[in-house]
Amino acid sequence: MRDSADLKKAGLKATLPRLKILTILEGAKERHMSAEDVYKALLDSGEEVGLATVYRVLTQFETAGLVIRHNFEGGRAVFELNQGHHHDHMVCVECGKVFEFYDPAIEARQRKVAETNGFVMEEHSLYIYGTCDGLKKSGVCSKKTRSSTLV
Amino acid sequence: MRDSADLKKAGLKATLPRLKILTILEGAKERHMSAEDVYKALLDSGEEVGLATVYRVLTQFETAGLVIRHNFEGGRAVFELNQGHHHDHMVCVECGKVFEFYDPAIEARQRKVAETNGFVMEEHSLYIYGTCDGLKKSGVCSKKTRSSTLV
DNA sequence: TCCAAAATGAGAATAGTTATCGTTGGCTTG
DNA sequence: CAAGCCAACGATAACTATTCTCATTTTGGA
Ligand SMILES: [Mn+2]
Ligand SMILES: [Mn+2]
Ligand SMILES: [Zn+2]
Ligand SMILES: [Zn+2]
Repeated sequence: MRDSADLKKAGLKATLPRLKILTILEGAKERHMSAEDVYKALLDSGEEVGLATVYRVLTQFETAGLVIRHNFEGGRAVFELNQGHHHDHMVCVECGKVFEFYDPAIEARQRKVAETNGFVMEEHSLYIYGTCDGLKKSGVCSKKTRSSTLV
Repeated sequence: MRDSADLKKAGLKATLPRLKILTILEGAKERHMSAEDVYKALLDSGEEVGLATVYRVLTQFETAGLVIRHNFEGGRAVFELNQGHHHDHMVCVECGKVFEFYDPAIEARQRKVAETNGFVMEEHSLYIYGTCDGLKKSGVCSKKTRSSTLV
């Protein structure tokens, strides 16, 4: 549970909008949310926060290491709370659900490839696009929200 | 060398703009070009092609499998001719140079991860961000254009 | 050569995001 | 706890990348 102490620690004033956005990110059913998603969730919960503030704060949170930004194909960024452990993503192009995974072998090979080429890796993004098991089983992806599965 | 025959094969009329864009992509020093890059290259070589046409044609080429589109971080798409063999990318965040690599072990593990989760993979994107050896050696990335190195 | 259909190019429109700037409010000081 | 400074906010303008619209031009085939 994040609170104003986490914001202070990150060098950010504990303002109402920031706390509200943090609360949304923590309580969301979908872990990976666009700025628009966060904004709508705020509206739905009766909070008054400007869209510009949502964008501004999400970027500040990213800089502070509180959230991670992803650029899945489609041209809109999504954000998720930094859970402290890196993971990669599979995105269903049919229903949009996002699955998480971590593969030590892939991580190791990436470091190897970078090293071999004299490249100093800072970060990486690995996105697998395809269709989830809901599609395979029943012909349509289930709407049931199983947004995150860390294997 | 691509020509009108390749366009016909792809179900596209061999129009002048399409041929010119193909020529630019083939002759470019940088293999990975944004739509704007292609547009400017056309202007530089004295060709009159509208920016809208560049975007339209690049998308058509992508659909036809003639080019591959990448979404590196930064919010602008880049394109490269489809060379027939898949590869992934390392992008230097300092000088912007793009390096290519292919790692069978990573490819295999990706398929494994997808399969294990009942996910039918259609495509994937793996981008490694960091600084290239030019920076490490001399303090600055060399401007020498070594845009592609398939390891 | 002639024509219908497809493609082009100029510019308007759109989506996502960032910048501007006057107002508000968190937080330290006295 | 009042005062005041400065960071943060919110409305909206601006921006960037990309797509759409539509009148005009080309292409490829008859
Ligand atoms: Mn995630
Ligand atoms: Mn490439
Ligand atoms: Zn699905
Ligand atoms: Zn570099």
